[in-house]
Amino acid sequence: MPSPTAKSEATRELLVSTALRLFRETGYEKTTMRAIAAAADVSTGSAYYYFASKDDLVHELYRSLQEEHRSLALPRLREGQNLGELLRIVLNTGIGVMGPYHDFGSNFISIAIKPSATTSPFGSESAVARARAISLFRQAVAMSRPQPPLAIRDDLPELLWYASMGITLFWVYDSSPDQVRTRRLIDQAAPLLSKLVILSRLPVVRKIVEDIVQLIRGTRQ
Amino acid sequence: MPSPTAKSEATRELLVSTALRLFRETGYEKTTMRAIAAAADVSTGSAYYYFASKDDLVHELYRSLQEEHRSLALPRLREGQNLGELLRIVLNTGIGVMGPYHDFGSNFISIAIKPSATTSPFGSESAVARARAISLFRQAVAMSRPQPPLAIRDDLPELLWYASMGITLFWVYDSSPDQVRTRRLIDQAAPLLSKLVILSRLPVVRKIVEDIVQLIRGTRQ
DNA sequence: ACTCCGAATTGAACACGTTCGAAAAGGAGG
DNA sequence: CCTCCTTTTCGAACGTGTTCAATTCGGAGT
Repeated sequence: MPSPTAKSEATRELLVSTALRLFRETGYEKTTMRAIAAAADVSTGSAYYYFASKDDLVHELYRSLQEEHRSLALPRLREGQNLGELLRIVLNTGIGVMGPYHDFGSNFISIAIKPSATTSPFGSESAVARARAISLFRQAVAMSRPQPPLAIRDDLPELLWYASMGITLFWVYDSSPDQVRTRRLIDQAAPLLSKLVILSRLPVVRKIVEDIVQLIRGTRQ
Repeated sequence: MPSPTAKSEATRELLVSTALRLFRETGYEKTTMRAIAAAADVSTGSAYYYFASKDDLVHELYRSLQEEHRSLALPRLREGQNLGELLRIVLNTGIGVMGPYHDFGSNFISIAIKPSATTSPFGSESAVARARAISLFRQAVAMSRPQPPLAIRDDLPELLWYASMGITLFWVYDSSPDQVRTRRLIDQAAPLLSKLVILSRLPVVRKIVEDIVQLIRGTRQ
């Protein structure tokens, strides 16, 4: 897309919406690039004019899910709730949004985790998207009463995001109906995480927590 | 492989060793099934007679690495060392073994994480391999002095394995020369984990740790 | 109206993973 | 040596993601 302007933007969006629909309806593997192009009434070559790869379209799904997660979760957060409750809401909303795509969650994760492309939530390329995801947790932390200890307040959102990645991984492997086991996990883990945060005030614990925070910061280069 | 016996076992092994060599030398994507078959002087069809898929050969690599890790790490463990030191050895040995394959670590992880096939370290299919990996940590825990608190001793190896998965993930994304940043991470994280274990003795902490252990046990169905 | 140039589109072609029907190899029993 | 069966091997063929040279489209400048 050399020029930023064009009404062929419509074609692009059509391709995205078509792809996401097919992903939802027929899964990842059955949704071939040819099928997407055909359903959008363009040639396969055209699809590749807008998207470098099939993974690129998955990346589009990733961003779309993230936006939906954000816009659904934010209004549900009430100022003054405790951190555990807020976490529960954020995490449950998250897996709710991903629900329709659970069938190919494996492929999703598998692609998302590749450090190669822009797709990876860890790679530097998608730092923006990641920061946006973390900011949702930052919002939850900011709203929570009582406030988490100052010592970790700044780093807590990122830590919580890591935790949410772990839960997402669990969700991917969760074959229970409607992923009910993941919901149970969230209901247990959310207050637990909250308790851990409170615990970090203890003098003995505090030192170690500071070490951990240092460690995490170190990993950011 | 309907019959367990045959000297065509040799063909199978030849294919494995050829595949691993090509993986090491030319990376994952450039190592095509045709190339493996050709290098082993068989047809592509024959390769598929022994291995259901290319991922299946990656699984073979996974098992091979695990065995090498085990046989290198075990002799390095000295009875009576503290847990932090033992962890450091196990983890560093692990990334040492994986080192030659770092270039396609991304593909490796990406494939390994798929819940579909036998490849996934989380899936039920590779429960055996996973148990074997965890047993290495169990060994380290058993050798460590002082002994970890009884309350968590049984679950600790699995927890440590999870931690090692996280470190492996970091390693995959580590583009520093010789993955030196991962080594630094391990040198810091190992004693930290050890301290966390000690901390779990504290009465206040203990309760939460028990909750966490319950949580983990719950995830095992 | 005409020219021109980049944006957009096309469908054929390529390499790859994988499948498959058929052929070869091997060996046990007569 | 022949027969019959299983194991093993083969290479052509299929469907897929992706690339590319060629073509069409659309609008800016004259």
